[in-house]
Amino acid sequence: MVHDQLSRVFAALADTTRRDMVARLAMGDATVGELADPYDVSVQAVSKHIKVLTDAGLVSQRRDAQRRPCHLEAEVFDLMTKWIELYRQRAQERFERLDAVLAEIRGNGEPTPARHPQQGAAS
Amino acid sequence: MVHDQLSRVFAALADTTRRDMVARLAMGDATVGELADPYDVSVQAVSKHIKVLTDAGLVSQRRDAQRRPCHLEAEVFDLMTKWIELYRQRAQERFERLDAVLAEIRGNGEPTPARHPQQGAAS
DNA sequence: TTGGTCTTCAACCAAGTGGTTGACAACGGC
DNA sequence: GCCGTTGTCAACCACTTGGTTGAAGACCAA
Repeated sequence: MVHDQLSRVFAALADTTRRDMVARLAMGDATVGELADPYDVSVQAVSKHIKVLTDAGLVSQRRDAQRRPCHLEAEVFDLMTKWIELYRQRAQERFERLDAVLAEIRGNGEPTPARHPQQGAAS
Repeated sequence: MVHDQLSRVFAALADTTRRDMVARLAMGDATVGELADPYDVSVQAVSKHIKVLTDAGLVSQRRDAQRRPCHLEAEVFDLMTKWIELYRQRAQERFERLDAVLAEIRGNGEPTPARHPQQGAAS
């Protein structure tokens, strides 16, 4: 039920196994078997993951005899990056405006309200 | 079953309604009701969407009497951007190396061979 | 042709997701 | 206190998803 490509791309990357595969493919093309090797799941499951990635436009496959080497398509990343940057920037601008307002308030002797940051982890 | 934050963030944005809400919040904080207004779904459904966004760390909520104004947290976007840039860059580099290889091959008048290297190739 | 390898397709299953409705908690206004 | 407003929680439903196994397609080698 995921109609647009942006949704498909985000959904495809919302899975650690698939992000792992993208990381692997960023180092060079690989066959389905090579991609399946590190994981404890069936080749069929990996084949399904690859289908999700190709449907999202993140991966393409060519033919090489029985093999179907996978290739990472870098362009689609731009789609995400553009979307993210659009709203990150706007939020950042608002954040900075807020900072300016707060500085002004501080200048008038008002206290500064608390802020709540986030922690992060990479995959 | 989405354990790490990066997965939660990608999953949260893999939905057009939630991306819409992020777009709305990028322009300024909004209450649950205000966020629900443009959509043809129940407030409860919107409340669930907001829960997904907050669990991903994309949104925070404060209290204001009965209202729970939502605020977009821009920092989490960096988590995504970093991940994306890491692999986009690698893929792009490989792409450019491949271009160089192809140019060289063209220079020698050789036909382009099929390649399915194991990782670390393209040297 | 026969057999082995690589990959996908089909059917199935448990768990997760996005939606619904109904109940209820929390708060301000009267 | 009582009512209206705002939002969440709980239970439920249809559909999707990530996994499985078994069968089959596509190809090479002998």
